[in-house]
Amino acid sequence: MATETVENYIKAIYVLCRESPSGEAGVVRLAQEVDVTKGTATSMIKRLAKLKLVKAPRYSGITLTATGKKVALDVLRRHRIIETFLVSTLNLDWADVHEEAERLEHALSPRTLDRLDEFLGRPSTDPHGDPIPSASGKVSELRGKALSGYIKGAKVEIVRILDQDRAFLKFVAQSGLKPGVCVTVQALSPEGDSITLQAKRGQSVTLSSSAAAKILARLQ
Amino acid sequence: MATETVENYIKAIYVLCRESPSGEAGVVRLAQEVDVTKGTATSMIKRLAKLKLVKAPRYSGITLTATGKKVALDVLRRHRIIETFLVSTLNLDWADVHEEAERLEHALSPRTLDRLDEFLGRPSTDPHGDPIPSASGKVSELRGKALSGYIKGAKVEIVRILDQDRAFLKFVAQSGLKPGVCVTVQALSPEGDSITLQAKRGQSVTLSSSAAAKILARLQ
DNA sequence: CAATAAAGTTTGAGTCGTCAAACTTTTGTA
DNA sequence: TACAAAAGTTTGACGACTCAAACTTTATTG
Repeated sequence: MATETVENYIKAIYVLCRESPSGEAGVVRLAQEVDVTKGTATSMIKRLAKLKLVKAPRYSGITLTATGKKVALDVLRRHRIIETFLVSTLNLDWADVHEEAERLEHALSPRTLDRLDEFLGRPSTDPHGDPIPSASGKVSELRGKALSGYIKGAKVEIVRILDQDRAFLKFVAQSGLKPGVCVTVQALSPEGDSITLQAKRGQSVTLSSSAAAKILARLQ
Repeated sequence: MATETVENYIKAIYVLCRESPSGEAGVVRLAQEVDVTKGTATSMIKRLAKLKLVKAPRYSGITLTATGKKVALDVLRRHRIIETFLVSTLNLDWADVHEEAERLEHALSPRTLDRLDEFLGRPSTDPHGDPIPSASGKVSELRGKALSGYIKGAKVEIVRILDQDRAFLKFVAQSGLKPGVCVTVQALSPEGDSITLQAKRGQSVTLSSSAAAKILARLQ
């Protein structure tokens, strides 16, 4: 069984691979993500390679093996189910639950996880719109494209926020852009590098396009 | 902040002190409880003493300091609230929740614990009848005396089971002797070293007196 | 009360996860 | 293309926690 630290590295590698165009993770970014020095990250990668969880040719990119991917999806499943519980049952703040789930995800037995999942009604996404992998290790990462990619006048539903940063999440919530909310693209300003949205209630919000790139939506 | 391992030692010392007549814990029993060798326990005790969590004169008994007691009650509070949640909300088996809570108790922030406590309706005891310390660190250990101490004909209510052993708990549950249940002492056999109880439903159960000593009850 | 069993301690070593700092390889660009 | 900056690796060391085995002190009891 993978230790807690190992699980954290694997999860971070999974996430980094997803967001990198090459599909590979780098040591420096990984070190940043798990909050250690790059030397530490390198030596851990060696251990992970020995455990057959990652492939990491010297001086080259890191990728997960099939086993590694399984571990990652398992951790992610636990993480997201816990986040859902914390928000929907215990009414904890949307923006605060990430760190909490980060600790709890390593302490839950498969049986308890399943009971929790059942209690929650087998949700398919967590409060941020991130899909919850199935117990057998499947995820549907699709659904939605970045808000910044829609044209003026488009009526869309927010489906996912691609960032766990507390400040960003607070801002998103404040602007009323949680998953499930419907908005209309009111204006696109390439010069201003921004996008303006109109919510049903009439109030409008302007986002930088880098922020809009982290919010996924789909046509209604 | 105390590490997970430290918390486990402190909790074990607290429990051992409670059940020992002298009010002190011994190294061998402690080692057994946290599942390490006695040498390891000794060196950990030294660390705990340096942290001012225990008093441990050489070749003598271990006791908790005021700070140590606070830590113990805090861990115990977390543990028992989690057990309550696992049983009453997730419907996990009474006998299985101890190990699970053992892991979860170290991963819960104060805020989340409080929300969980609120969600559960601020229970005063866990499913085994063990009292839940208050957030400020108070416990009422009293209520009830051992079943083996009652006389024939006494009508009593089971209030607490003093053992976390799975097999024993399974047996207790099977016999219908969970906290809250009312029974009548039907017979006491000093020769057979046993006690026979009659539940409301008419069925009767016979317990060894060592088993009966681990079940607390109070007069109705 | 002396012998021995039980309880407690010490020592030397190992694993896991970490750091700082020196070092090597790759990459981007002047 | 040469060379600095960035990315990656290695080294030596440390703290937390553990073990096995030798050792010392305390308790028991014939």
